[in-house]
Amino acid sequence: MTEGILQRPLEPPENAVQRFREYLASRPKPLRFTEAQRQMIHFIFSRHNHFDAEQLCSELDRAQLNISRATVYRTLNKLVSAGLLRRVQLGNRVLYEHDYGYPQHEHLVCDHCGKVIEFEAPQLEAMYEEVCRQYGFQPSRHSLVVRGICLECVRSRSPRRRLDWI
Amino acid sequence: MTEGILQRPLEPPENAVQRFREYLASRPKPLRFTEAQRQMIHFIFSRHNHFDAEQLCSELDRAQLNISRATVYRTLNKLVSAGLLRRVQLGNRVLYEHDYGYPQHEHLVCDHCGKVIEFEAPQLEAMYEEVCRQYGFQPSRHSLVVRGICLECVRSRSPRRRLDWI
DNA sequence: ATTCTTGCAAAGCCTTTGCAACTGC
DNA sequence: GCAGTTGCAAAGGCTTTGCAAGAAT
Repeated sequence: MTEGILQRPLEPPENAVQRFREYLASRPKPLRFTEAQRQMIHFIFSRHNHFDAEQLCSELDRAQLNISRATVYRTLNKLVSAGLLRRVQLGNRVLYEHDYGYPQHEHLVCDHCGKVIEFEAPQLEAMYEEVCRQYGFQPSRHSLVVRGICLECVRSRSPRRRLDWI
Repeated sequence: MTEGILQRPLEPPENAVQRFREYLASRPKPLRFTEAQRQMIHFIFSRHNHFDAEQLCSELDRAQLNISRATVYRTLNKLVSAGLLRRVQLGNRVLYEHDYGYPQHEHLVCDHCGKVIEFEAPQLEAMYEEVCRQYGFQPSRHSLVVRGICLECVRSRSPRRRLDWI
């Protein structure tokens, strides 16, 4: 459903764990590293895909990792703050993707099947830089989402497929 | 809070009404045009700004137009289907903006005050066209959102300002 | 020991929906 | 008069939160 990988070597989960511990320790009031967090990071960083919170909950369940919904949500927020995950809004869905060790990229999103394709667009920043200068606007990040129909969905011409993914 | 206008003449509300009636009539099962809908269209198309559903509800209240929340939501959906409004996701907020008679444009969004600045980027489509071809992806629309801090917020350096707009 | 984290259930927020009364065509 | 629209309140998703019990430092 949601995939699409820029061909980069995966950061090993241990590196992500390490970085997360540094983040926790560096806080004004240091936070604690727990077993649930370690399991979540290992689970998330041993694959590279887009996922939403509910998906993650059920996959963790299936993997016999008993982590409550509340903890999943709380940990996801911390992972975003730590810079390990990025929260991306693709269509109407909020998805998470790797941030740590992963380059800036944009998204093609299929309105039929929800598939996500990543691509890099290095010229993009230059394109809006001028406008920002003009307005005295200090850009910090951007997101380009292109919606449409992916090859497979065009081919299988399935007009009765669920369109409410996005 | 949310503004930013590409300098174009405003379509008069009557045109929007007209177009909406055509949309309603053109449906397989024709829909009805009601007083509540007329009031909403006049209200929305006599200004050009970004707004969310809740904002619109309270402004309609303030204008003494008694339209229920349910009707506001239902009518907004129809206006989007009719191509009069566009639903845009800016940061974490879902906003509506004029679509009918308004050119494609991108957004700068201030993370401090929520201000929205519109700009045109005609080169953008060419930029992702090549990637789409590569993947056999048929693009239908796109959205480029640049987040950062606007001039006024940089100047007033108000680090205690609410950051949870977006 | 202290203080953060967890799990649960409850509450929040935004949006949709079922139903009876109403209204456009 | 039929069929779509409205208002109300209730229900739906998804996410956050209060609290008591448990765990990390």
